[in-house]
Amino acid sequence: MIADPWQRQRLLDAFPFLHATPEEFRADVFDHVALVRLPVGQLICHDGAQCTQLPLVLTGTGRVYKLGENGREITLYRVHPGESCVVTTSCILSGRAFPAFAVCESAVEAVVVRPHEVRRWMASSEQWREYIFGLIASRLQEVFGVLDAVLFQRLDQRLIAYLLGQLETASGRGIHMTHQALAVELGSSREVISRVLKGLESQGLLRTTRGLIELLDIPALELRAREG
Amino acid sequence: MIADPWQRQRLLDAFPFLHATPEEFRADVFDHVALVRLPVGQLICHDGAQCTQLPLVLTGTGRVYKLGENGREITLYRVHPGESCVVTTSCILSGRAFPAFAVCESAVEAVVVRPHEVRRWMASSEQWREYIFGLIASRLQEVFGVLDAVLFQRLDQRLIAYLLGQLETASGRGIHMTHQALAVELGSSREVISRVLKGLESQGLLRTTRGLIELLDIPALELRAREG
DNA sequence: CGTCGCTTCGTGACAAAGTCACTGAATCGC
DNA sequence: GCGATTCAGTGACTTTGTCACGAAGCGACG
Repeated sequence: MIADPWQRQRLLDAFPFLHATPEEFRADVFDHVALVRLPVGQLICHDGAQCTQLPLVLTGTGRVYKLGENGREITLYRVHPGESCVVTTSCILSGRAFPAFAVCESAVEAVVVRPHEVRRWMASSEQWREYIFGLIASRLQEVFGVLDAVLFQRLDQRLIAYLLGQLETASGRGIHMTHQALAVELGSSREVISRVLKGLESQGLLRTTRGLIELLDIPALELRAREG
Repeated sequence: MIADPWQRQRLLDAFPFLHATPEEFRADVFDHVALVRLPVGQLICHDGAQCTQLPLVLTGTGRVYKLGENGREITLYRVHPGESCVVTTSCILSGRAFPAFAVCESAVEAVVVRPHEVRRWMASSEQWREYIFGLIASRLQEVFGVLDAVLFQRLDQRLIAYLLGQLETASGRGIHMTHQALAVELGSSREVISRVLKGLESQGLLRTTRGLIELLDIPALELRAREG
C-alpha cells in the first residue's frame, strides 16, 4: 500500500497509462502494491523459478538473460522505468517456471504486484490489458530479433550495429565497455569479440584501449553493418 | 457464424476450455467466428505482416519459423489442434507486425476470430484469458528453449535429441525425414546435418538411407544427447 | 526398357565462430 | 612502489556454416 502522495505521483508519472484509468482503479492500485528497492546485481529471478510477484520498474533497469551451462550468456532485453518483465506476467498467469535470469543492472526502485491483483486487473481494466499486451508484444519482437541475429547475422555486423547503437546513448564517439561485456550482450565469447575488434582496428575503422572503444570511421562502419 | 450443431460440437471438442464457459459466451463465440479450410503449404502470415485475424486450429498443424536472408530457416514451434498462434494474438492486441512466418504444414481447418472479438472476450471471459495466457507462456518457453539450444548446445546433441523425440511419434525405429528437413528444424544446413549423421553412422549408432534414418543403438544415443 | 529430370545426399576446400590454455598489460588499493 | 585483480592478446584446435560441385536414387513417360 502506497500512502505518500509524493510516491503516488511518482508512480503515475512512471506509468502514463494510469492517467487514463478511472479514479477507483488508481485507488485500487495504490492500495495493493508495495514499493521495493533492490541493489545493483540483485538477482530477481533465476532460470526455472516460480514467479510470485510482478515488478513494475520506477527507476533503474533490469537485465534479462539466458545462461548456458558452459558459462556463456546472452542478454535478451532490458526492463526500463515504466516497464515490467512480462515474461514474469505470463509465468504468473499460467503458473509456469521462468525460463531465464533477471538481475538489477543498476539500483532499482519498483512496485511489486501480487498475482491475485495482476489477474483481477486483467478482468477489470481495459488500460491494464492494453499496457500488458503492448509489453508482451514488444518483448516477443525483441526476443525474435535476438534469435534472428544469432542465427542469421555475422558477428562483425552485429557487433558494429551494437556499437553504433550504443553511440547514441554515449557522449562523444567512445564506448566504455569491456570485451567481456560486449560478448555477454551478443552471446559470444570474449576472445572472439577481441578478434573481431582487432580486425576492425587494423582496417582503421575504430580504436580500442582498455575498457574503451572509439569509433573512427562511422560512415564506413554503417556501411559494413548493412552489407558485407 | 457457425450454425451447424455438428460443427459447433467439433469446436467445443477441440477447445475444452469452452466447456467451462457460460452458455452466453459460447453462443457469442458461435456467432462471431467463421470456419476456414487452408491447403497444405498455404502461407498464413509473413514476416512483417499485420495480423488481421486470430486462427484457432481445429485440425491439421501450422508451423511457425524464422527465415534468414541467406535462405536458412529454423522452426520455432508448431500450432496443433486446440491451439492458436498467440504471437498473432499479441500482434493483434498491440497492433505490431508479426515477426516470423507461418505456414500450413498439413491441410488446416480453423476458426478465425476478428480482433474486435479477441479484445472483447479478453474483457468478458475469465476462461478465454486463462486459455490465451497459457498459450502465450508455453510459446515463450518454446522460443526461449530454441534460443538456448541454438546458442549453447552442440549440434550433434540437438540432432540426436530431435531424432529421439521423433521416434515416439513414429512407428518402429525409423524416422522418415530428409537431411534438409532436419536442417530446417534445427536451424542448420543440409551439409552439416549430413556430416553429423555420417559421423554417428560410422560409430554404429544409426543407419541412413535416402529419406530414412534408423536408430540402432538408442541407449547409446540417449547417453550422448546428455553429455559428450 | 532406356532416358530425362528432379530430389536427395556426399565431398572437399574454405571461412566464421567457439574453446582452451596461456601470457602480458593496465589499473586499483594499500 | 607493489601485489592483486581485471582486462586484453595469442595460437592451436574444434565445431559449424558456405560454396561449388557431382553422384546416386527414384519417378514419369515414350
